[in-house]
Amino acid sequence: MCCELCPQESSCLTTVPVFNGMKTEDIQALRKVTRSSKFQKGDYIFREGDHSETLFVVKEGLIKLTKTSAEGKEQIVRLLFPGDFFGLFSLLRDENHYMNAEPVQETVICLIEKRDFLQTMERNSDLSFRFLLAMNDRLYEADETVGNMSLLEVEQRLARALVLFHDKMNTKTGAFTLPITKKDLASFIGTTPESVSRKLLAFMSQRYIHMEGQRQIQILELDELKRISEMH
Amino acid sequence: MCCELCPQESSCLTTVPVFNGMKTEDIQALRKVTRSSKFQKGDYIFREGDHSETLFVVKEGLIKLTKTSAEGKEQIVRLLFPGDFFGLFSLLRDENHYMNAEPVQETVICLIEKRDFLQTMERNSDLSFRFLLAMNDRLYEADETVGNMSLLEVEQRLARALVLFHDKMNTKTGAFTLPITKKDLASFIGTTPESVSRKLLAFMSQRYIHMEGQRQIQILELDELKRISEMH
DNA sequence: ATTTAACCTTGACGTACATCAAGAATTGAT
DNA sequence: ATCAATTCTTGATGTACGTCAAGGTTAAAT
Repeated sequence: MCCELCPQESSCLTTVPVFNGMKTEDIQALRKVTRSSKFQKGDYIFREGDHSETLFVVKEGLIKLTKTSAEGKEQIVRLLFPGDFFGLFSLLRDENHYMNAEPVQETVICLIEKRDFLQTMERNSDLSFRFLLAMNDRLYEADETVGNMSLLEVEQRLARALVLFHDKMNTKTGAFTLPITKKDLASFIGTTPESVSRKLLAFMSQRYIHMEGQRQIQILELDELKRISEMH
Repeated sequence: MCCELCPQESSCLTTVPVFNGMKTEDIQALRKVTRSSKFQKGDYIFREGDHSETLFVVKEGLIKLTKTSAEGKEQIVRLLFPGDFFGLFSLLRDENHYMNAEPVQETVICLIEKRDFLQTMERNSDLSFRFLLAMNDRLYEADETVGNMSLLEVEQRLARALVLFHDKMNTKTGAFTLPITKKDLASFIGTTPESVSRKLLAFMSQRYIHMEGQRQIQILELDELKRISEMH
C-alpha cells in the first residue's frame, strides 16, 4: 500500500523522529515513494544474508533484530520500537542483511526503496544530516550497551530492561504488559530464561515489582530499579 | 599546529578514509581549519563529562576510549586506530563527552572545531553523506560487539582481539608487538588480566601463538584463531 | 473443546571465570 | 644503577550463572 494516501498526521514520515521538521514539500515527495506493509508475529521481515535495497521504518508494533549463532541459538541484538528505522547499513553498503528482523507482535512498517531514498537525499542535503544525527544517537546507545554487557551482571541488565519497557510502553501507573516473551527478554539481556525467572522472583520478593500472570508487570520501586541499573 | 602546512600526502585529510575521494578544493578548505596536536601516554585527551566542540581524527598512534564504573573500574569500550575519528556525537548533540580518551602510546590527532566543521558541511553536502557512511560502519561494528560480548566466551573474544591486532598492525610475518598492556587487553575484551594470562598460555601450549617477552606475539595458526573467534 | 506445542518455573548440579593473595618480572623515574 | 610502581603470573578459592531435567502453565491450532 502506498503512503501517499495515508492521513498526514499518522504517516511514518510525520511521526518518525528522523523526518521531523522536514519541509512539507520534501515530505510530500517522500510520501510518494513510501509504501507500508503489515507483518504478523512469526513472519520474517528479512533474514540474515537476504539481499537488501530497502529502508524500513517502524510505524506500529515491535521488531526484534537477531543474530543466529553457529549452534543455532538466537541472540536479540536490538529491539525496534515505533519510530526506529533499519536497513540503512545494507542500503548504503550494498551488503546483505546481517541480522534477522522478526516482529514480536503485529507490526506496520514503512518501506522506502534505495533508489528513491538516494534520489531524495541528493535533492535534499538536509536529509543525510538528519540521518547522521540519528545514527549518532544509535551509536551512542550501542556504546552504552557494550559497556553494560561486560560490566553489569544479570540483575542490573534486567533492571535496565524493565526500566526501558516501562519508558517505551508509556504508562502512567507504572503497570505495563511485557511486549516480549521471557525467553526473548532473556536473549535480549544476554542470559537464559531460567535466570530471568529467578531474578524476577527476587525483584518481587524485594517488592520492587509486582507481577500479575506472565506478562503484566507493575513497577513498585522505579527509582530503586533505576539505581540498580545505573550502578555499573 | 595548523595542518595547512602539512605535506599533502601525510595530512589527516588525505590519509583518513572518511575524507577519501573528496574534491581537492574541499580538502584545501578543510585543511585551513584543521590543527594537529600530539599527546603522550598518560595524558588525557578528554574525560567523561568534558565539554566538547571538536572533532578528533587519529593520525598516528592508538587511543583507548573508556568508561569508568561507579567502583572506579575502567572499561575500554573502543580502540581508535589511525584513520578513526571521534567526537561527532558531542559535536552534533551539544553534549559533553560520555567517555574518556587516553592515548596508550604517543599519538597525533587532527582537530576540527565545530563551527568550521558545520560550515564545511553546509557548503559540501557530500561530507555529511560521507560521515553517514562512516557512522554506518561503526554501528555495524558496535552491533557485532554487542552480539559477541554476550554470546562468546573469553577464549573467543581473546582470539578475536588477537586477530584484530594482527590485522591492524599490518605485519607480514604474523609477528607483532601488542600495542596495549595485558591489563588493557583484559578490559577491552571484558575480562580480567588473570584470565588473559591463562588463556594466552593455553593458546601457546596449543601452538596457536608464540610469545617472546611480554608483548611480542607471533601468530602461528591465524586460521585457527579466526575459526575460534568466529564460532559464536 | 481437545490437542499440541510453546513457554515458564523450580531444583540439582557443573563450570567458567572473578576474586584474593603473593611472588616475579617490567617499566620508568630519580 | 637503584628503587618504586606497575604489570604480569600462578595458585587457591568462591560464586554467579549456565545447563540439564521434569513438571506445570499458557497459548495456538484444528
